[in-house]
Amino acid sequence: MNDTGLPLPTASASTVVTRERLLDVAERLFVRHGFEATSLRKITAEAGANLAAVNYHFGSKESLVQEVLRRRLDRVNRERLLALDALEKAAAGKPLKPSKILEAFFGTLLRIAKEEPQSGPTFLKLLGRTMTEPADFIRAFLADEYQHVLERYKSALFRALPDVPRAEIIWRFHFMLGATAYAIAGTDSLKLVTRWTEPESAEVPRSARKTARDADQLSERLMSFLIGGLRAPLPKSIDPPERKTPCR
Amino acid sequence: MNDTGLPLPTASASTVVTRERLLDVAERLFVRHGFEATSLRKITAEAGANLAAVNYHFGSKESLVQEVLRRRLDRVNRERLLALDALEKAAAGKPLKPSKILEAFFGTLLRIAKEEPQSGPTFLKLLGRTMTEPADFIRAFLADEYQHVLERYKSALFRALPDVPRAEIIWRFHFMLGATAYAIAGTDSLKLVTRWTEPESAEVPRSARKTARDADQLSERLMSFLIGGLRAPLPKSIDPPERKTPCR
DNA sequence: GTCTATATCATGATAGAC
DNA sequence: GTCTATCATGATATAGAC
Repeated sequence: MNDTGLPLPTASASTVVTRERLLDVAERLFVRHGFEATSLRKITAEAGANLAAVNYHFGSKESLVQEVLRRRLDRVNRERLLALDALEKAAAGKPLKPSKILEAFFGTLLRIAKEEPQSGPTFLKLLGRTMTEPADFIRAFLADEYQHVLERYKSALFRALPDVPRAEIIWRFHFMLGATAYAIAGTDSLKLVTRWTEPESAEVPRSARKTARDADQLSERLMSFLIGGLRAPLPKSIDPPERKTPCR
Repeated sequence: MNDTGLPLPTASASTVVTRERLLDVAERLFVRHGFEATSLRKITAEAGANLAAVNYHFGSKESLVQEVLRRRLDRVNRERLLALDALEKAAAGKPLKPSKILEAFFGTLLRIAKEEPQSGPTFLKLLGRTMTEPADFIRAFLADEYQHVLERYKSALFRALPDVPRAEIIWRFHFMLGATAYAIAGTDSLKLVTRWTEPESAEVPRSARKTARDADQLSERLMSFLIGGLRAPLPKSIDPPERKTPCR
């Protein structure tokens, strides 16, 4: 209750709109051209805002980048933790199936991306781009904010695969992150893939709801690949004492 | 033989040295901070050369980037083609083993990187960084120069896995490229990995020859993972008519 | 809260002396 | 081939009007 009777909500609503528009535009440009190559001029121009708007709303370009990331990643990682909680509760102390763990980690991501056909693909590309970004402040941000999620999943995998050397699990988790990030990242990578595809396979450009199907297929394809990689026979020369060859 | 008796070789040798030094320094900085974030000023300063040197020797920053890439990638892709030639010649018309194809593609890369303990790791990181770089001129450069190598390997995989849908093979090749690029790219990613590793696993920083062992282990670990992923069971919903489940 | 105008600086590139 | 000096441009950030 304010004593002026002025429509405060209207003013702040307009503010929110501008702020959100900046985030949306910035995200899209970051995905397309990278963080470094995207200037505040391009962002504010395309958002129909003033050049000073970013600094007013976020304080700096770095803060804008972090906000763009946080807006997406907070939810994903929150749900990742919830999914793991649910798995462990259901297992009641018994070790989890590795495929369930991967599903909770990577499946959660892909499911969230699929929910919004608009921003989903953009978000996936943003994440892929971010994971391969060299800028120090981005790497530090990711480590500070989301390290603990990786730690919990790492521990879960250790318990799920007790006779696989821990170093091996860590490496394979790393490989899986890479396959996911890269598969997801590239605008042009996808062009590359479709260019490879023979006409017989008829991979014509995306229609409205074809996108959702694409996401489904990507998810299934990726999960199959990841599980295959995680459970592959260990290399011969590694850790001879105990070896687990779950497959073949 | 020149009629002045002046030491021509010395002058041109000095040129070569400067040129090469610029390439070396640029490569290192590109790996560390990315292409965009690395200015000509930093490069020339660190190389002990004049600011104008890059433009004199290469014409532009873009050309410098391309030269840095070409210097490394030409050899890798030449040897990749030779390795595939040798495989196909030895097979005499019969389809190749998928693992042999992966070995020729990814193994060649890792072997070359291992040969030079000095520049090898840098080169690997450069490649990983490059594959995830958004800049258009870099993507175009890679496509123009090395697309045909991917095409040949793609075809080889098609023949090696005749009852796996081609689209599936292409996706999995893509996943494999991603796992490799990412595994290889990160300075800080590696810091992440070692931070994860428990003290028991005793992954202390690199000594002189520990690097070579690390490269060996990375190679074996990566190849195991890739083969596991390539040969994983196909996702249920994909292409029901013919399915190949090489493993399990 | 938003915009105009501007400050301050770093970038890639070039011209011309040596 | 290398240097100095300089250019035009575009970057982030800020001060102050409205």
